[in-house]
Amino acid sequence: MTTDSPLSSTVDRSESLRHQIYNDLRDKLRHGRIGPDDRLIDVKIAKSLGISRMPVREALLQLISEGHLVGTTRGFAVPQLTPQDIRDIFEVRKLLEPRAAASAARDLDAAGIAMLGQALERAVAAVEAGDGEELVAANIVFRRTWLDANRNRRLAETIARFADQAHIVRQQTLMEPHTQVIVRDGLVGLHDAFSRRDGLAAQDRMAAFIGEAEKSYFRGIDNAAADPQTHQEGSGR
Amino acid sequence: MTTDSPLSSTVDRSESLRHQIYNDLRDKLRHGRIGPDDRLIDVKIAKSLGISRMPVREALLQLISEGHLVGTTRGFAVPQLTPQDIRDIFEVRKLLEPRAAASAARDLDAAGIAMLGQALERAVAAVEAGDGEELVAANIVFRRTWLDANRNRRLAETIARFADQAHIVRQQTLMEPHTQVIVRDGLVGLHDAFSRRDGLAAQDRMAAFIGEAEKSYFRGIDNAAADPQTHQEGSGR
DNA sequence: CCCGTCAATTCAGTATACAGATTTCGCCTT
DNA sequence: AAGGCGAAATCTGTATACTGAATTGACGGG
Repeated sequence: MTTDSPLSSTVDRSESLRHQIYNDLRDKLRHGRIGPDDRLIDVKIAKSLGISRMPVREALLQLISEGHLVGTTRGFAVPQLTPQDIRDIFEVRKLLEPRAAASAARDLDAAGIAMLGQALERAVAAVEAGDGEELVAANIVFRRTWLDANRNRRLAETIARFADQAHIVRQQTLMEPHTQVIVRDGLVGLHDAFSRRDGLAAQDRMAAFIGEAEKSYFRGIDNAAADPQTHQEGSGR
Repeated sequence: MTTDSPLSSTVDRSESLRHQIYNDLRDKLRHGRIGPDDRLIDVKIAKSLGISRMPVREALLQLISEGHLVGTTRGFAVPQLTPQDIRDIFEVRKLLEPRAAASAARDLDAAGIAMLGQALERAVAAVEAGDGEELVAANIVFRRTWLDANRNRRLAETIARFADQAHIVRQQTLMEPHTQVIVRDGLVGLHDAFSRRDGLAAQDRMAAFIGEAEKSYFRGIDNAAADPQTHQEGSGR
């Protein structure tokens, strides 16, 4: 109120402050604009928005309870996931997403399929241009679209939660051309299955897609371990 | 501090107040000691514990974000789940729990299996006595035990979340002798699979168990609809 | 130059206070 | 007595203040 917020473009659409801040932070996390080295301090965020600590604190606590942040004695931060954490997350995703994809294939309407097509085009162009950030953005739109087609909101939200967590650590790998091609091909296959309303194909391809994502992540890890100096690349905002 | 808490036996084990209250409420919800007609008012709970609103409020907000409560304009309450909600919850459970059961069968240690045996005995005795509350309690211990054997904490916690939500609405059905027998037989089968460390059997039986639970719930619903006067039975404390 | 100690700082957790919205309940009208 | 109007009560959301614990950094001894 006193200053225009540096945290977001415009935070002001008649919802509780807590929700606005939650959504804002959630979005920043999704797009990798907050890295593991950043420290989120409720007082600072509040001051930068010209509001009090409490709504910010409550939003941060919710993000913690959802696994998107961890609370330290010195500020809130993005968790440093271990390889085991990643494996655990992928295990859950492998159980949920194929099924949800099959549901989506059945329930997607024309508008949804059109949006999938647009997201796919963006992704293809991004890979062409080697633009990792754009690929991430297109990926997010694509996923959100087929998830939104699911009538089972609990299932969709649970998937979104875990997918976002995995996504954060994959940002790095999505910069590599090899991985980008794999992602593109996966999206092409999924889009094909969705647009044909082929639930079985969607299920199988989603399972394969997730498997590939996991594999490419751990390949990236190994490379980084064998070749440590390539492992820099800003984690911060 | 000023008064001994009516909320719990002893809330005082060197953790943040927010966690203590969260755990306390979570437990009450699990055991059905808070029904859909109760209104949870942060100010009142805080006063009864001799503390301030904020820790209580934060615990309630977390329970909302996990789906265990809903916020109204007049206090927090247990959600009234529709049949579709229940189907959605069971859909997720059917995807996750068989796999987790297989993991547990592999990883359970002797102590865990012993605890499963005890819980099973309690359940059998409860069914014998027609003691619904005791069956609920034994059920909770049984589930918690095999879930705790899972190394994938995210998977275990997600399951616990959904299972608890389903459990709340099933409290009613667990009073019926017919359902009690089904539950008992299911637990016997699961215990057998776990104690033999037979992952495949655990997986299959868990799938069957959940299917039975869903079926018996909807059978109960139909009966209640056809026969409304039997549908009373305290929901609140 | 390194290590330990102690003070200043920083931040989460908790407490208390205030504001706005909604509901409840009593009173008045008809 | 039924219905509507309005004041009081109630409860969430937000703001501000306080406290204690943990970290940082400076100072002094080895």
